[in-house]
Amino acid sequence: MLYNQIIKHAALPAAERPSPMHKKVTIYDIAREAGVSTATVTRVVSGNPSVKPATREKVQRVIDAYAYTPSASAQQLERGQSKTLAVVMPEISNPYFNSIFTAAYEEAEANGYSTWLFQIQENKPIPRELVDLLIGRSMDGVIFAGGIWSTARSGLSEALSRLKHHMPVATICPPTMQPDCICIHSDLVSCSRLPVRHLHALGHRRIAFIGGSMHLRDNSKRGENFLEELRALDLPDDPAYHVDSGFDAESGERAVLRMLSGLEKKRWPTAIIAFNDLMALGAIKQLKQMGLRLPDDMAIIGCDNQFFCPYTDPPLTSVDLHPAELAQSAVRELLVAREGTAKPFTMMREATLIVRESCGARLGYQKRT
Amino acid sequence: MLYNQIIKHAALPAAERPSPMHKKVTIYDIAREAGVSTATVTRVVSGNPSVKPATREKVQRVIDAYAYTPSASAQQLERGQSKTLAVVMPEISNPYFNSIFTAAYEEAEANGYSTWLFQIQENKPIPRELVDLLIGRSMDGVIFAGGIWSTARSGLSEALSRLKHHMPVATICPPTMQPDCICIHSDLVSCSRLPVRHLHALGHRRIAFIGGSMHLRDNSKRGENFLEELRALDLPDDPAYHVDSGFDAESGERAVLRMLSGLEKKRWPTAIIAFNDLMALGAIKQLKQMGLRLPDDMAIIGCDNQFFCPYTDPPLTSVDLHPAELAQSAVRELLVAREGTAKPFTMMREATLIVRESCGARLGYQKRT
DNA sequence: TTGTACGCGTTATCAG
DNA sequence: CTGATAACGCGTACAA
Repeated sequence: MLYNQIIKHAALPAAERPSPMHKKVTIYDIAREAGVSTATVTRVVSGNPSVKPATREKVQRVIDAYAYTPSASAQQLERGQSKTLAVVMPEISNPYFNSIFTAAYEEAEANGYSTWLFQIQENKPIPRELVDLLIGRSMDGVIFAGGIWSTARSGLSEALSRLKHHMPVATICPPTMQPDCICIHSDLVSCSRLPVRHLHALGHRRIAFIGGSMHLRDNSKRGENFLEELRALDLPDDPAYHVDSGFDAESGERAVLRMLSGLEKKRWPTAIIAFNDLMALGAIKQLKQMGLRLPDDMAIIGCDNQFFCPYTDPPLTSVDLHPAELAQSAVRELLVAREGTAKPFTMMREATLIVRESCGARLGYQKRT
Repeated sequence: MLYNQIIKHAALPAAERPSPMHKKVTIYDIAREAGVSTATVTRVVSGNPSVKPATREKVQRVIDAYAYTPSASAQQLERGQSKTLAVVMPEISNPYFNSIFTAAYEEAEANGYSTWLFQIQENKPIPRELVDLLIGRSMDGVIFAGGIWSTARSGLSEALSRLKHHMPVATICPPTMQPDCICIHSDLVSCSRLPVRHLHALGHRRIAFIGGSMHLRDNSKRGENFLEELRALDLPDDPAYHVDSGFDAESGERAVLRMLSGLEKKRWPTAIIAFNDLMALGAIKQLKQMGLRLPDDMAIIGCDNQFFCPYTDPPLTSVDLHPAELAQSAVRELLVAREGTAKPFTMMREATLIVRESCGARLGYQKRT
């Protein structure tokens, strides 16, 4: 167990034990101590100009002396808003979602709002307790990111509509139905088209796609778009070139192994598009292990343009979905929606292909057809 | 600009515009509608057994019909606690801090607490507004992670002591002074010792250290420990083998370039210890670019045991600081401290070396001395 | 320029 | 078993 390996010991002599939790100092304490009314204290705190300078100074002195901080709970109760935005998403440890959160946090902060993160499980219904929490803590807006529109999320529209009675809602995820909330997402068509066209232009004809999971709607959508793109270019859409699996590096390894070991060598694809960079990472490892040279024997493209892409060997070409921009827009729209009628709308951002060496493009490489 | 590349359009006909924000439904509404007192509603909500089943059911029906959710602000005001823990750290995008946060989040959730993340700048004073926020929102405890004890953090003890009047405080960071709060950290000695001894055992004699920054105290501490370890082993502690720099992959590239280009080839180290895995990532790239073979011409060890370590080429040996365990302990101790006198103490966790191929150990490689 | 008094939504105490 | 009612800490009319 953990504690076996930990050295733990008291750090202070008993005499220096920390002070007991103070009773909270309230606006009444300040008022009494400064010999004014609570209203005046409020005026001083909020910078109301109609306070005699002498009084102001006197009160301020007491405030400082007592290190008085107004209770946010009481303020919220009074004002009915919390100056806080909620961000709901799976796994903050996933770099894609991390970018979204970080950007939302920064944009909110720049506007004087706090951001509160709630993590939920992908592909499960929105927990009722979460909705209660968001409403109960009077969030001023909420952003859902990730597979929010997944068919597996039963009771989704109930949850959303309940939420919408209390705060503006934004989703960062391609909507399945006509959404009646702010709805921001990247263009999944360009996300598939870009890498396929790039590979095609480089001379590749047998292109495979690994990753994602049919259970999550916008993931399978990615797969569909990929197939459509192949057909549009008259390329073979062999089902053997489309391997479903998870989202992490290990899934990438397994997917490659499964796909290639099931195919005679002459039918092997010459290029692989991975659902995300993590999978590409695993794929690269597996491919090398199988003795393939990259990009000569196999080209590979990832997705998310993560920080490690320039550091794989070879550096990984990747699709950038611009998660930070999506999040920034979401926060802005939420803030606008707060004042005035919320107008539901959809916003779509094109993807961008970041070309590095994993397809040989930089090397002037051209696959012979 | 962003909006140029975005397609934005209204999604719904005017008639289906979302319902206006409802006036909040309160406990009074429920009481009135159910023909009982607010006290009874509270009893039903909190599951108080002393309610006649018939009454309970009647009230519950109204609650469901109105989708009533108690206001957390009001509850907090009444109870004086928020069932929320704050986590204060730099950059959630840094995987090390990410692990800490994620583990804290999970442990808190398992105990019925919410977790609220606040990001602050490394090496800057704790903002007064942050302290106000934590106190104002009546957090039930706070965890500081990262270079919290850095000398550059002016006003630190004032901030901490003010905080300690209101809630238990835990830090995940080696303390510089006698701390009077819960204080949990990894053992920076083992963190330096492990990789140095490992390399020494493999026959390496010229070992270099890259990364960190003298401005951040526990970073420079890492450097010092490294030097001490070298001396203990009678290895050369050439200052040229100790390059200060940043924390990211690019810094790793630069550090390697700077160090090696300043040294005649025969004085080159045979192994490099990087401040963290990110730097190791950059170092690997730079080393390869300079034509070195890894691990034959240069061994390398990182720190943090990040997810990508198994996927570098060669797989990266790394020191695991067990951030998740630290965070878990911090949350537990905080929760204990809440009920009863907070007893300040220090807890230290040994580091662990995760051996992969980047030093050749797995290959039975032994450097000739 | 300042003070009084009420409401915000809950819970808890105390009677009944 | 149930109902008044008093806090909780603050902001804000309304008065003075």
